[in-house]
Amino acid sequence: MLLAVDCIIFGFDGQDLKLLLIQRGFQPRKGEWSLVGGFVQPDESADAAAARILKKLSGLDGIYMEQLHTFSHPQRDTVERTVSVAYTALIDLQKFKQHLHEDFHAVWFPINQHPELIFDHQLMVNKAKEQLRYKAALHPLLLELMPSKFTIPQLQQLYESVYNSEFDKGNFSRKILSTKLLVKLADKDKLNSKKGAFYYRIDRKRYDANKQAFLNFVPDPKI
Amino acid sequence: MLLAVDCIIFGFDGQDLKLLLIQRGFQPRKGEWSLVGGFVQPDESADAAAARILKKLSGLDGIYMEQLHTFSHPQRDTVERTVSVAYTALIDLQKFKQHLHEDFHAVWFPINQHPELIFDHQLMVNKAKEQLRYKAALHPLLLELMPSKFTIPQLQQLYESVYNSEFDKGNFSRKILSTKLLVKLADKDKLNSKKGAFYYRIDRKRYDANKQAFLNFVPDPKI
DNA sequence: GCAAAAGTGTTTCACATACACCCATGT
DNA sequence: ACATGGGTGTATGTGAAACACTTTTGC
Repeated sequence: MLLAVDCIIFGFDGQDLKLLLIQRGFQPRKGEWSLVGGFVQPDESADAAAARILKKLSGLDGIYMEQLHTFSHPQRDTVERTVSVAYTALIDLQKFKQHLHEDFHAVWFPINQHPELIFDHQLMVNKAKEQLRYKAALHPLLLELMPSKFTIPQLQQLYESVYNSEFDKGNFSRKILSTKLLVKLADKDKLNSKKGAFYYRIDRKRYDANKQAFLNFVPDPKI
Repeated sequence: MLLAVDCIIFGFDGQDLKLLLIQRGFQPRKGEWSLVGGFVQPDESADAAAARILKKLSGLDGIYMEQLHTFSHPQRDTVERTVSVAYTALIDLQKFKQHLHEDFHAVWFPINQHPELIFDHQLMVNKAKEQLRYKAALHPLLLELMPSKFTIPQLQQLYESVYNSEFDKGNFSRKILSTKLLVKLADKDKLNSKKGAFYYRIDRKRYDANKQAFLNFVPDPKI
């Protein structure tokens, strides 16, 4: 039996939530699209394999990554029985873009508009999206997707694209700021409005201390 | 490489939260304590293997079970490399007790007072407890542990033993009842008090429809 | 009658929502 | 000046928490 990892890698470019896919350069199913993945080596854990693969792809360390679920249907891989441990990764797309390892033929797709995937990878993506929505409603997780400097309206756009709905800007801003997880910077982003919106950065210390605390980020849908 | 499943089985006897462990009847480490587990067969998924093992042990179908996490450290099993997919199961201890399959040498231990476990099973238990606390704060999950007839104070005892703290009985009762997940029965339990507490049962229809809704079961600790 | 646990009532407070309004600035 | 998006102020309502109180029953 083979053990593999597959990574559902989410990125945000300031507009839309994206998903990183690779076009397989090898058989079987060469040319088709799949998640970034690879086999777990005899001397490493699945966690280590996922970290290794992400590092090779991006050149970056310290990317947010979390085990999602293990997929083990006996016929999930058509060639040989392979169990796959799926991981979700969240990364700031700007940083990533510059370093994408070319060997992978990796492409960012809008989250709701990507090619068909091989094996059970679509199941994995669905589960990852579901879990992202779940977690982001309770934890300040989506900050992991933001660049080092960002505005509150940009962050709101990310939330709105994750939840496919619109939030009140005033309430959103207050809620985010009430966590005290952000530090206001002196300068403004003037690209998206005339008035300009202040930049913020994550207060890493507070963020690391509070990220697993329950915080209510998403408004209740009034039915 | 071998693929195994291990089950963290929680039970509630009306007083304390318990954990089911087995004394190994085979080498290696015969006589030591471990979680209930087994190997995944070539023609089954990990989910199916966990369900099969639990069924064999208990004789029961339809027990609540959920994949917890996959443990894959290369040296986690001292004999041969074995990756284990861990599952959490919640079951009504009264039902279970009667049917425990004797081959397993299974014993219920109080959750905070059990023997040392082999391999990384203690890690699994810790993670399962953590996840149980997390989920039960948001979902009516702990109802899975209750017998077919139970009182609100009994349920409160379960919550209190999961969270190691005491809740206000009035607020607890209102909160649970506000979910509309319980149906009041005509008779009372008079063993635990003179006045007696009404029995309730789960409204299965509503429960199945609402179990993944966000509900706030656990009072915020005021620091 | 009294003790003990079940269950109800009530006050208080925090906070989410909705939405009106003001602010800063590029054109 | 005015349109545009950023940001603040504020009224309203809901619901959690705290805790006093009533109810029921066995002894």
